[in-house]
Amino acid sequence: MALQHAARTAYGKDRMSITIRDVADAAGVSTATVSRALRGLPHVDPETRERVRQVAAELDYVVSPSASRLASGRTGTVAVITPFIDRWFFSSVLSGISDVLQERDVDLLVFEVGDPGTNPGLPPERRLRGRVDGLIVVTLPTDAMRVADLLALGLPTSFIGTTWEGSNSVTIDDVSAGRVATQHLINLGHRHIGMISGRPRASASQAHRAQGYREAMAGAGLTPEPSLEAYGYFTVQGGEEAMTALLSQPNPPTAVFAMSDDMAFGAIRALQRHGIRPGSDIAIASIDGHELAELLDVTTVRQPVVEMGRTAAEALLARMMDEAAKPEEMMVPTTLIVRGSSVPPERTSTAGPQGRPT
Amino acid sequence: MALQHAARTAYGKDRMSITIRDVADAAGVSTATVSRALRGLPHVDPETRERVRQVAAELDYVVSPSASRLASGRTGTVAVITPFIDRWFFSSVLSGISDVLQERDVDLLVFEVGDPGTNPGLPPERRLRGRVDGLIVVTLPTDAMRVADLLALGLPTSFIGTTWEGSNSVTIDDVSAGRVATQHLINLGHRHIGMISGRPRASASQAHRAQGYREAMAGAGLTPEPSLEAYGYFTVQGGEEAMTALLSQPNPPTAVFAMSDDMAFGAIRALQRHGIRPGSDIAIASIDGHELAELLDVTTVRQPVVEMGRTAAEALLARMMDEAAKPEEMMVPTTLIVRGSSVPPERTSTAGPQGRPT
DNA sequence: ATGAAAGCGCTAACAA
DNA sequence: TTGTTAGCGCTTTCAT
Repeated sequence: MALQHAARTAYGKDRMSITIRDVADAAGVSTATVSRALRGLPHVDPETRERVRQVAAELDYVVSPSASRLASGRTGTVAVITPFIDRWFFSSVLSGISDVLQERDVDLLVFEVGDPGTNPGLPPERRLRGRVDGLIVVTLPTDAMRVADLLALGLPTSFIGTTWEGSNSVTIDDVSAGRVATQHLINLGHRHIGMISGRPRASASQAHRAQGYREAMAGAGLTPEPSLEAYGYFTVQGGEEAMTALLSQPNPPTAVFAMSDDMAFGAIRALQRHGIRPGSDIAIASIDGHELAELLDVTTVRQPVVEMGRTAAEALLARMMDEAAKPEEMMVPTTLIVRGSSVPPERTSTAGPQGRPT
Repeated sequence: MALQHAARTAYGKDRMSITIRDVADAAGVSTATVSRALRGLPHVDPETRERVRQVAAELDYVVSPSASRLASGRTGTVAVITPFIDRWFFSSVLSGISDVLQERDVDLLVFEVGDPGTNPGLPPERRLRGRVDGLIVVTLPTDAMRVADLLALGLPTSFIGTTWEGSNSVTIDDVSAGRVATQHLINLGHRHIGMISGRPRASASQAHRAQGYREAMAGAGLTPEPSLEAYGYFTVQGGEEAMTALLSQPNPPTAVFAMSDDMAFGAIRALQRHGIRPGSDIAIASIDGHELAELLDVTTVRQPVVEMGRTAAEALLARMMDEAAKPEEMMVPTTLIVRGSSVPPERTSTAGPQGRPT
């Protein structure tokens, strides 16, 4: 029954594929009608539409994306700009995004741009022109210039982890997250509380978490000591080094707030290496909700990461469909999850066991 | 100096962008010459080429991908088909792939297809036609049918984690990995060794790891006991449940080979919950080289995952450039990394401490 | 070495 | 409701 018009050889670029012409001919209509019918546009006789669909299915026709894109000016694809793809936070966000994009049949293009410091191949901005209809930017720390370039593309954009005036964004309340984690340590009875933060020139999100820490401290009448703050660069190793530094202080903290789970993991390793028991000797609380935080028994303020990806993607699609849609700044809730890494102080407060290796 | 031909308004689809025509006019040549010059094709006067380049740069011209694709039939993009994005192995592989693709200015399209069991939206095969010039398939466990569909697209393809006759592939020697991990436990003096494998209907890779386990056992004159094998589904939780099951055996193992680090992590948690010390009470060795394996002190056979992604991408690109390039089956080396989770048996062998919670 | 011209396969007015 | 007709912006013979 199927009248195969074009030959389909197995390999090579010269494989002739079925075009809208073939479908039009086989269905006895014009290509315009096929186009309308298949895309579900109005003003098509239901019968005609059905017939076209049948024929298209029989011929196993698939629209040529390049042709469709060229003619329509739409690409049906969204780019995600992310510093990393192989770290928990980012891969989780990506997964959430991928989820909703795939549901809606939108292509997902990934651009991994590395740490804000690093300079990757081309600035993505030139690589994006004409390729995508929308952008999702994942926590590009205060690299304002580059962000401005991206926005100059004039595409609908969603931010994750940062807010941006006039664009969609999905964030957690970082101030609150920092405050909650710190307050939890305070409530446990700790008064000598250190902090492992990210990097010197911080992102807004990092600054907010620090602010939350200070607010909680101030609220308890405590003064954060600069000597009890260290940078962990959001990595396990960085966290370990930061904790090691804190332990070498004359008067080490009895508790530490780490801005990310990875850094908390590193901190815990440092403790173990010093023969200090996490929790009972020195308490740790962090932010993230990393899958392995449960395993490592780390108290953390969980952020719904996959969900954040989903939400950002949905908001973006809404904006892409309807240019008039107002950009939203969405703040999603976090949850404190208390585990074994945070318990009341045991020792005679301040001076924990020091340098007792293994 | 720059003679801006087309207006560039900030937003909207009606933004007129600079086309090859503009560049041609400004440079006083034909569009064909511009095309050749910019793409580095031969038969262009060096002077002309330089002038065209200048003009293009001044005008900030960027080729329209859709137009170029339609005219040339090439898309300059590669799709990665992966069951997951947000798990260590997969996100690491993706990162490696992204790396080399970005270097070569090739777009990366990601398709997350979920567990082999699950059925995602559209079969990717129809969604891929005309969109990409090459495919990277990441460990799609024996879902042979679907793979056949993909290959029917007639595109150069690289496999990661699986071999496929006639295609590029990057794998580790799974038999060897399983054997090495098991042999290590044997060398430690263990004789009662269990195994946590993936799932019932296994992938080739899983089968090979199991084979390695059996080979090592046989080589030591040991008989693998079916009651000491459990499925962990490659997840932390699955690993925990599997270990729990093993512990409830009348005669639990003194050592366990887990096919993935995640499952080993779960197994360790199970041990902890039972008040059993990993390493000294029951030894664990696994395969992967997960970043956190160091933290958790897990002995593992490391596979160079990011590198595997890079290699697969490079092989694919080579094949895309030169159709004649022979498909290669690349096997990359693994490394046993011994850590605290595997030490010689302590107790009077077989019966470890049981059910002593916390 | 360069240019002219014919598409690539589709979409989007505009007619009918 | 459907068809006709221009393109979309490039690449690629084929001439020159």
